[in-house]
Amino acid sequence: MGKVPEECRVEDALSILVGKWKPIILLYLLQEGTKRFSELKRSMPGITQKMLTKQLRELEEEDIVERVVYPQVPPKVEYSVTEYGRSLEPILEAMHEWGTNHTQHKQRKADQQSS
Amino acid sequence: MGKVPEECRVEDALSILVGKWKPIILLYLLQEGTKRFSELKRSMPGITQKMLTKQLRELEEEDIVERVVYPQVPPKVEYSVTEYGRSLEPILEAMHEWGTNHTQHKQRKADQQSS
DNA sequence: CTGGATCCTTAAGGATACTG
DNA sequence: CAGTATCCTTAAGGATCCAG
Repeated sequence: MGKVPEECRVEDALSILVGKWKPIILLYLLQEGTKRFSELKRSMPGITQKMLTKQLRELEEEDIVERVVYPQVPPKVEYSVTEYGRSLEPILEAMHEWGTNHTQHKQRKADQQSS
Repeated sequence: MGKVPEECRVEDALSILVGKWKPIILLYLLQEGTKRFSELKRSMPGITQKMLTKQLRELEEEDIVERVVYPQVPPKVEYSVTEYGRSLEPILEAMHEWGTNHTQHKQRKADQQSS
């Protein structure tokens, strides 16, 4: 009869992961460590500079990734996951695992339909 | 140097949780068990019938919630989390916990700025 | 090399009215 | 009671061009 829990903080975590490229960026940086902007871009076929910049800025805003600018010409900027940001890793892994299983689950379901 | 992992399934999990009301609906149903449409609606101030229907349909589509229609007048429809859907619970809880902590993290950060 | 500025398209979300 | 149908607004994402 009661209302939904007011203290639901799931969306706080969700909002940080949501963004077409954020999980990919995070997993990549977690795996590879520190990367330059151009390396990130090259590693993600399909992403535009604008989007990469935007997603990185948002992650930086939340203290998940760190941005280090080397004042030189041409510019050099490196990105890495912060110590704090690493606390997201278990969640990302859990979601990856769940997602993998879910793909199979849907496949099985689809197979049943056609039999 | 390599590309980003092609086998990233994080978004599969993400896409199921994304939706303004989905986490709330899921947590509520996980907590309360089976609920009628009207009970869900009443428990979520701010949601419209259209949105509630839509979010529930999408969750049903992914086999996360079950919809049972009682053929009577007036209509009665009950929703509950499927056995399979419960596999999302650990992830939701982890996100809730992380989100709670993140709120504090941001608060601390904001306090530092103003000092 | 990094990334800002502009313009455009699409999809999510919401307000409201209607129905078996 | 439990929806559908319609119309509208906004934000995310993307293409493209410019700049220190």
